Order: sequence, then C-alpha cells, then structure tokens
Amino acid sequence: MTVSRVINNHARVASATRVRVEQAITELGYVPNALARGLIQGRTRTIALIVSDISNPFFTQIARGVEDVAQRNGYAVTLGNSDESTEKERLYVNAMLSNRIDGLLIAAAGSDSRKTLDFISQRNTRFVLIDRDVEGIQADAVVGDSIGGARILTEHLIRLGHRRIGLVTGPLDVSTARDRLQGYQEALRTHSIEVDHTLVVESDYKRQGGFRAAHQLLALPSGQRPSAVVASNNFMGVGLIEALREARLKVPDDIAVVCFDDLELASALDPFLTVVAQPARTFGTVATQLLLERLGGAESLPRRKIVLPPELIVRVSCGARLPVETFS
Amino acid sequence: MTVSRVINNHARVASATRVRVEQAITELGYVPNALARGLIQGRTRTIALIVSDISNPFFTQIARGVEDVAQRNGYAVTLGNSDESTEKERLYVNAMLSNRIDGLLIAAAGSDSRKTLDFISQRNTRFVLIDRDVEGIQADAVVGDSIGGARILTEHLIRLGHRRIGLVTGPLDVSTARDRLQGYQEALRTHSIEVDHTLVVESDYKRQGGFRAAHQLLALPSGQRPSAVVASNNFMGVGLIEALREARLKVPDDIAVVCFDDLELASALDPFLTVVAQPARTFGTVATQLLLERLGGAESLPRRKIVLPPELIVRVSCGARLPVETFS
DNA sequence: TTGAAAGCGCTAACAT
DNA sequence: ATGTTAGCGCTTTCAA
Repeated sequence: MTVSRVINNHARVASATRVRVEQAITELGYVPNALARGLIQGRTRTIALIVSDISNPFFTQIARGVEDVAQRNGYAVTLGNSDESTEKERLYVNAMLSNRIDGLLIAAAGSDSRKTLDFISQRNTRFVLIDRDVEGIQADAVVGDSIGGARILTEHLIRLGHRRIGLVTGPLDVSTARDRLQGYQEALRTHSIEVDHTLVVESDYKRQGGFRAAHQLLALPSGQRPSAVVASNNFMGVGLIEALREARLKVPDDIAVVCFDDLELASALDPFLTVVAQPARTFGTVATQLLLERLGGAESLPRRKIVLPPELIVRVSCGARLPVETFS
Repeated sequence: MTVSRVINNHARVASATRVRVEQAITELGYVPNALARGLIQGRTRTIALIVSDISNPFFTQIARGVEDVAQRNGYAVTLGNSDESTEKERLYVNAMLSNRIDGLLIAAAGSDSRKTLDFISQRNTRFVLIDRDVEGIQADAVVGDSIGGARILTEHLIRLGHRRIGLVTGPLDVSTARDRLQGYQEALRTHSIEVDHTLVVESDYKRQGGFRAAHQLLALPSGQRPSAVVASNNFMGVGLIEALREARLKVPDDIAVVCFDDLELASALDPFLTVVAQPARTFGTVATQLLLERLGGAESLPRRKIVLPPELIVRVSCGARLPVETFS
C-alpha cells in the first residue's frame, strides 16, 4: 500500500519511507503493472488511433498531432492501421476494446464501418471521427473541407483553360471521396462545363489504383481524353503521374495533374505539382482535444463537427520546366 | 468458467451451451477483458515496435511487415515513435513494460539507448534490434549492410568521374551513421581519393538537417566545394536537394546527389535520384520472426545478427533531363 | 503515516 | 460437461 502511495505521489508518506521505497524500486527494477491498475480503476489512460493507411504521410502527420496532445495530457496512444479494410478495422477495434482503451480516434475505412462504430457506442466507449465522416454516426468529427478543396483544384484547372477535366476518386463509400466528387461537379457546373461520366473513375486511394485509373482514361478515344486530371488523394496522384509518364506523356505539358493532400517530400524534388493540402497535424491535435474533453466529463454535449479549411499550394520554385499554371 | 471455455474454444463444452453463451455474448455486447486475462496469464500476446521516425516511409514499411507477421501469429502490435530522442524512447519503453508487452522491436535512437535496453533485459523482456545495432547489447538484430551500401553509392559517383564527394551523415552515435561514414571512406581510399574532412558533415537524419548541411558545404570556397554529395538517409537527401535548388544549383547537373534509403513516392515524380534502397518490409518480417521464436521457447539461442543486402536503384524512366549517370 | 481487507475479471487447477 | 476455489497486482476504503 505504501508503495502504491509512493508511485502515485500521494501526500501522506514520510519522506524517509518514500526514499527507501524508491531505492527498492530502482534496485529491483520494479515496473508497476498497468494491467492490474487498469483492471481495478476501470480506465487505462490510453487512447487509440486507427488510420486507414499508415504509409500515407497525411496519416502519419495526424498521428504526430495525436501523440503530442495525448502525451501532454498523460495519455498513451496505441496505433492501428486498417489498410482501408473494414475487416481489419473491426479486428483492431475488438482488440482495443478488449484492452479497455479510454477512447478512440478513427479514420473509418468505409460506410461498412458503421456497424463497428455502433458497437463501440453500445460499449460506452467514446470515439471521434477523423478525416472521414460516417453517415448516421453521432460522434464528434474533425474533417477537411473536401467539397471546397475539390472545387478549388478543379477551378484552378478551369482557369488555366482546361475543359476536359478528369477525376480519379477514392472509394465512394468514403465521405471524402463523395465530397470531392461533389466539389468537382459543382466547379464544372459553375463554369457551364458538362460533367462527362467517362472522365470520372472510381478508385481506391492507393497508388496502384491511380495507375490503373490513368490507363482507363488513356484508353478513351484520343479526342475524348482529358487534358487535365484531378486526383482525390496524393497517392493516386503519384500513380497517375507514373502511368502518364510511362505512356510518354509529359506532366504537366501534355496533361496536367493536380491532387488532394500534400506530398511534401515529392514536391521538394518536383515542385510542379499543384495540390490542396490539409493541416493534417491539426486534424490530430483537435480531434484528440475533443476526445479528451469527452473523457473529462463533457459526455453529454451535442455532437460537434469541425471542418478545417484546405489550402491550395502551387509550388514553382525553380523554373526548369513549364509549371502547370502556364499550361494553356 | 463456461463462458471462459467458450471464448477460448476449449473442447469440453456442450454445443447447446456454447450456442446459448454465444448468443448472450452478442446480446450483451460482451468483450473479454484483456487486462484481467493478461494479469493472470502473465502474458498479453502483444509485441511493441518503437521506431525513431514514424514519418519516414522506411519505418512505416517496417511497421507493415511487423504487423503482418504478428497478426498471422495471433499477436497484436503497439507502435511508438521516439523521434530520434532517447528520452521519448525511455518513456515509451516504460509505458510498454508497464503494459506487460511480451516482446519489443526497436530501432534505437542512439547509443544512450543502452541503459534503456539493459533495463529491458534486466526485466526479462525479449527484444530485437531493428535497423540499428547497439554496441554491447546482446540481442538479436536485423540490419542493413550500411558499409556496403555507402560504398556502392560512393563508388557510383566515383565511376561518374566525381573526385570531390561530400557526405552528410546521421548522428554518429547511431550505428548506421557510423557504418555509412566508414563505407564512404573505404570507397574513397580504394580509389586513392583522400578523405577531406571539410566535406563530411554530421547531421540528424532529418530533412532540416540535410538542408543545413547543404549550406555548410556551399559555404566552402568555390574550389573546395563538392561536385557530388552522398546523403546518409532519404530525408537528408531531400533537404539537401531543396537547399541546392534554392541556391540555384541544378541537381544533378551542377551537383549530383545520391542517398541511402528509397524515396518511392518522390522518385515517381523525379526519377533522377539514385539511391541505395533497403528491403524495409523484410526488416520488419524477419525481426518479428526472430522475436516470436524467442518468445516461443528459443530463449537461450546465441545472439543472431542478420544483415540484409541493400540494392542500388538508378531510376531513369523518361529522359527529360540529364540523368545523374551521364554526369561527367 | 502506515496497514489490512476486499475486489476488479479472468483462468489454472481441481472438484463434481 | 460444468462449477468452485484461489489468486494475478493493484487501488479503494476503512482502521490503527
């Protein structure tokens, strides 16, 4: 009991005893058992983060933001990677609930995630949606303005003179993919350009998906091919560019490409990619704050949905080639 | 007790009872308490992975490999990010030991990690070093051939005619940084090129560090500047290139840059970066296998150190500019 | 200021 | 095939 008091910095311990206990602790290499503590306290001071693609810098930035706020508040973070699979997601959620996490931040893999999320609610574990909203789920959410962002990207291309603009979307059961499609369509309509469904390809937010989508667009009769393409995320943008280059098309000279989500590293090497970036780190910090508020008693507040604004980044540092802006 | 038997698939349960229990489980949304289970069993079927930079694709690839093998063997993985700080590393290790992980995979932040690793040993928790060896630590290790890799990169430049070759190393208390320095020196000596210490800059494996190192090299009197630079990892390579471009130097035309570790995404956009890539995923899978073997009883085997071979990648897909190979 | 008793939810071992 | 007992290591509560 006295040891417990020392570990938890309770006041009522004689300083002589405290010193003796601390000595014994270092001597024996004693490490308190968080399992036992969690078992009796009913909480673990651990929150979990489930992302849909750990290899995407967008999500690792989120992870850093989460880690930061959590640590500052005495919470540990465990990270899971669903790989855009609701099945893997379910497995992670189960394991995490079993480990009695206090709360969860989740970038849901798709609309099928609803069952899983309902289950979490039923178990009375708080969670916050991050990056992706899920219909019918009453939980706080921190997302980007996908509609606005896609509109900005598309209008950027329109302003450069493009009329046949393609779109490679993510899976349409993910909210961001639907919203980006909507923003794209809105931008076209605003400028009286008809939406041509052969120019819209649904893909999977992965590099290989972007690659395949490019082939589908290139297979169109030459007059019907797009002169520019919007990719709904960074990875598909890269895949797209790879495929276009393989086809001996110069980007952006022969065909322009813009994408959602930044590609910091890549852009450092090739600064001719225009993107709509999101403040990923902030997604993480804000979502964690919301979650911690819920855990700290603000349980019955109404659902809060925070929409963070995107930013158009047109990088043209060293003019070795024609930047996309000057494309006619 | 019967519920326990159902959950753990013990044979001795009447199928009628089993069905009734399973029904109750779904009805009540029951989730077994892993804390209680871990407490009594003395193991959690959880392993931990601590990496030094979660935003580096090299480490996320490792994480995927680890996750894969762990999952296949019924283990969960928790991930920690030390950010190249032995302090954060120590905090993570403590939290993880407290949570009674069964084993640990760690890319140690530096030579100061030794105290932490000794502590883990003393607590009788198995661990495997990954990517970075630590002197005086008797644990299995899975690393790349940093000496050989650096030699290959340096010789590549020598073969292209370079004589004044710079090196931006990582922190020299990290084994990979030391080994890459050694490989660089060996290559120069083999070709009778004197090692010029003003051309070797110690940095931190981060992008900003590569950026600063570039400035240091550019500050040399013009005749003493390098005509090519080896970066000891991918992030520093990017920072280097950014700084060089800001200084209006064309890469690779004015100054060549090669680096350790792949930059898949970036290279897709700018395929003129020659790198020595390591099979990151394999680092993860192999290390996890070693760890699981130890956990599965092979406790007293002698220390195993596995060195995975690197691969020189010279990507020149679409010749819009002079590739580095033709640099004279 | 310190200690003793009880119990968190589970499972190993031993009944029945 | 099912149930009982005990105990994992901690903290809450109450007592000394």
